[in-house]
Amino acid sequence: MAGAHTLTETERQVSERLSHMTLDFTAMSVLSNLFRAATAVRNHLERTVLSEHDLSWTAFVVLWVTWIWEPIETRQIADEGGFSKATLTGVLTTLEGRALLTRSKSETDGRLVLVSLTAKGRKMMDKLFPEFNANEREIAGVVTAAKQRELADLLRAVTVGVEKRS
Amino acid sequence: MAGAHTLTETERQVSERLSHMTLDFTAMSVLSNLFRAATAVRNHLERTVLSEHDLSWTAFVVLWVTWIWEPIETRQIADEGGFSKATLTGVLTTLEGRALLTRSKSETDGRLVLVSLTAKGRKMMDKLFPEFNANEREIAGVVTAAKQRELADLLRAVTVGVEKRS
DNA sequence: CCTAGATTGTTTGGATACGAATCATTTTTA
DNA sequence: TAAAAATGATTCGTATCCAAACAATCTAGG
Repeated sequence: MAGAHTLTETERQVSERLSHMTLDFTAMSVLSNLFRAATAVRNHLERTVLSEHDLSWTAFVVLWVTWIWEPIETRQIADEGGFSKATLTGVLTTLEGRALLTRSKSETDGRLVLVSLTAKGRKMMDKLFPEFNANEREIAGVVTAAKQRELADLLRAVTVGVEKRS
Repeated sequence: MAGAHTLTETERQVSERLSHMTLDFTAMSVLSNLFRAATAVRNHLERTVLSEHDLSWTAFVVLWVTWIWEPIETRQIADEGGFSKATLTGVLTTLEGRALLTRSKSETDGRLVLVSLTAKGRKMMDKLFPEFNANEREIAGVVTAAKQRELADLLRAVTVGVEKRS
């Protein structure tokens, strides 16, 4: 959500329409801003760094996770990336078609598929990721380093709490 | 990203693979945790509150924005929701087919389409949103109210910074 | 052994998502 | 005032995305 109305305006309008309900506006503000920030940052990175390399967000995440952990099992990629196995299958096929990574069967367990980058894929990430991280630095740089650490800690606490609940 | 590896493990692995690069790990940690949190929270809410009402995340956002601001112009819904007008057209058609909202032409400007909830849609939101907010309260409740306000403020700062850059 | 259950990746079907092109309407311009 | 520019929603083509069903493989209990 990245609308024209400020959060204050929205809260006033919400409380006006919902004066008879008991709501936690602070919690609402946390989640609302969480999604706004994630959407805005993702859109920005897709339009700038990633589009130069013809990569969707999901494709980039797949390449990144594979780059760090290769050879890696597909279930782990899906888990790390936060999307379904079905989604991953399609993305892997696309990226394999572009010769950025390869699939191979595990020798110890015939059900597993292992993913590795090709030389071309590794070369792309060697160039892409420093650019990506430079953007991350600019985006996070609107707050001090100390605040950045605190922000990361708070977000991690939220994530841990939610995943415990699932 | 909501993987099995802790952030520390990932950072160690990344720095091992990228020891020759100069990277901002703090900024990386901020964005990584931002997406992990947003994905985890969204998936959780989709699987619990929203699935009971057969609503996708986007469909819920459309209904929520309409609920608060109706009658509302479609371009404003797309803007508040953070998705494209093309996406919105499809979702509106789906929701109109389920008789949860209606489209009507503006009388003052024939190009505009105004969206309002039906009685059925309003009834659904009257029941759904308190449930949704109760979940928001539980999710954000892992940190103190003061920390929640700080978290919201930091996220808003990031959003403002990114949108200024676009 | 061997068979029922669990696990894993893929396929399928339907909804979502976006950029580009298009159509209708309004506003601006000369 | 009529042509041109601008605005807004939709359509089109293509790529994602997910839940559920499926096939292949592994594991555990008899």
